[in-house]
Amino acid sequence: MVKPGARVPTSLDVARRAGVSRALVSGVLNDTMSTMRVSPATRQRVLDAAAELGYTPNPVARALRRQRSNVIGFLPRTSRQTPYEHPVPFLLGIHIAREAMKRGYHILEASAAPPSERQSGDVARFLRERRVDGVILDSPQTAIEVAQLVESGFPVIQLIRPQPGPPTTTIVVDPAPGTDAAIAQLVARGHERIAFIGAGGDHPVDRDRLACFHAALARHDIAPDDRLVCLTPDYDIERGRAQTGALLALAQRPTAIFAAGDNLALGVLQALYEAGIRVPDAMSVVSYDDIFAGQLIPPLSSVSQPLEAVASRAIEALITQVEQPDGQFTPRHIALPTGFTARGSVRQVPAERRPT
Amino acid sequence: MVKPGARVPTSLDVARRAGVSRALVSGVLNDTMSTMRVSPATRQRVLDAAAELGYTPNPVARALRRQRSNVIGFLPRTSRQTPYEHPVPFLLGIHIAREAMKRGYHILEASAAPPSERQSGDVARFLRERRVDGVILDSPQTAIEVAQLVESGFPVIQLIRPQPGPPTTTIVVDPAPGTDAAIAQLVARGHERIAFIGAGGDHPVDRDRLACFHAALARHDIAPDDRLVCLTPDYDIERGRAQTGALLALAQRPTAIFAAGDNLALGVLQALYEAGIRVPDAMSVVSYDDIFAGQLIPPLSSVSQPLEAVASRAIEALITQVEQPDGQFTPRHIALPTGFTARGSVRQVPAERRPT
DNA sequence: TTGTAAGCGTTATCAG
DNA sequence: CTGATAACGCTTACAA
Repeated sequence: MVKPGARVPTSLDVARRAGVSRALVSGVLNDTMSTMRVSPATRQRVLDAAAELGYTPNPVARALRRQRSNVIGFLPRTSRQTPYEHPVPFLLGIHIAREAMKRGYHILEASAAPPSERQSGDVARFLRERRVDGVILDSPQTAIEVAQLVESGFPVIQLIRPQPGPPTTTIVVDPAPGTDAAIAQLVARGHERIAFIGAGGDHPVDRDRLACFHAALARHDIAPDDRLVCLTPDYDIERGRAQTGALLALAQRPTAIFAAGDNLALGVLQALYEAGIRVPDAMSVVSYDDIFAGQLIPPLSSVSQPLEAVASRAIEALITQVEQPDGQFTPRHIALPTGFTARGSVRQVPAERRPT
Repeated sequence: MVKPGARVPTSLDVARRAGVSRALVSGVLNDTMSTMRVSPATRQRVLDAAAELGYTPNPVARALRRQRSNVIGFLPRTSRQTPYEHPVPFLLGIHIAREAMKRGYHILEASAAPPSERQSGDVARFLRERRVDGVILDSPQTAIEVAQLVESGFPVIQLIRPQPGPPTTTIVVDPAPGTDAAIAQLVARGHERIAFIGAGGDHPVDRDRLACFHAALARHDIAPDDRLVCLTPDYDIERGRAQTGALLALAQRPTAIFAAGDNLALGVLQALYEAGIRVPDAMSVVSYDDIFAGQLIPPLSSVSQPLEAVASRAIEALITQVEQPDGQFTPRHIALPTGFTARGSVRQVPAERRPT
């Protein structure tokens, strides 16, 4: 407990109290005296003095001396203003902050920059001005912005939807395992007419979800049916509603809907509600993301993305690169598997509705 | 654009290029030369040199010299892990970060600390170790934690649900204006049996919402009816559902429900859906918070809290206090008014259902 | 095994 | 009006 107005102790205070020099204090506390070893007695005296004074090294002075701020820039996929529209990047940001903290780093979100500063190239300037040690990019929009950061000398990690050009470490999620499990459960319960609602963006990640869906179906000898595939421009609630409406208008309705995002799934549920179609009795639903799928009514079976693992690998990779003495590093490309959590939103297809 | 490996320019580089001393550079760039004025020509030369080199002062060195980190600690009401359960504190956090950034400060969220560090008193240590300049507390749980921070010498601001003891500036929201407007609209459309679902916590803020509700009714000569008042332990979806069930079981149902939080209102909507009661045709609903009320189906009329204003006043007050040369300051107590946004969730009471 | 000294980049003070 | 100088607190090479 520090008294009001009490000066916070410095390494000099500790040194004096322990009867040693400041250098010793630094060496003991960082446990990194390469060329010199300290006698156990002295060592203990320093430790005690530091504890008694409640000394902690001033991170600002340390940063200045080490030429490392211990701050990591993070550029989210979308502004933090829209947590409800884009829950995945939002949650990813939370995990990144936690993982960084665990390792003694802090996160500076570049999206917190005032809009006036958000033009292309300004992000690099913003981060350079603040002397961040490295940058994590979630699904950068263009290769140019990535290249700008790399050329500025920052260690850079790309997540989820990397740009292929710039030579950076990338961490992505493999949709296959979770999707396979989801389809396996659906098929095991008699579903064959399974609709897909997903985003049709040009990025491989979006196409991949559909490709995995088709691959999983193929594994069970189910032929793809284009009428059951709905591609939307984005993963939002409204698109989920609209596409579900289209599916319900079909002559032969699906018995299950696979929504490639929790928000889409929420829209699906709303549309089904309004049409008086009960879930899972009259329609099974599976979502992708598993952010709030478990809190919906009914709780949805969902393909889960390993966001925490993505965050932890990202931080780990970046710190390794930052703390590399020379600029040495080789880009790594890591893919982490999805999982699947079964809940109550998939039911056996009633016999009379099974296709002949 | 900085070349890879290029050293980032320092004030010495600028000084050399402009043919002046480092002190001049500092003085010109900070535009704060009290005792000395600079000739326009020299001034311009410095500015030009800085611009040409792309010089920006190193914030780390500046922080060390000024003994001010330009980092503000923020202790949210709830962990950022739960944006969906507690949207208000979450959004408040976003606004705080933006407002801080506008003024050249950064936010360090103490909740990002690993759980191992979250015991009482550890928050103060956490913030002291990082040398934050001041602390903003959203609805602190106990007076003790506030006192600990104040006694540690931090400038402290309390938001929303301040603890009355410690002498800090506080910023709260006055529920009256928005609640009055909401009730006025309900009454104008013929509602008299208006139910209230809210939290019954011991904090004045929670009691205040109910008090304002009753005061607003009284203004229209409507007597309070205890059977229509539901107090729950927390503002969550499930409570909203449950309480609505209880209201629907009443012999004489209300014609409108005032839910003292968006999450409660969401639960109300779910319960009404399941009971087959259409909104607004058979039941009017008004929420409090207006975070996602406008995105629900149907969009709800809602009492809005001025979160952005709270954030901006908080940052302003804190920075004023931080930048005060001597420890001088007088605690201020600011109350900001709620507003009301009318949407389509309130309808005229059908004649046959009006009480006689 | 320990102490000394230099320097990280900035800014404030104080002579010139 | 301008320029040298010291100090912020820490770390690290090097000397003792």
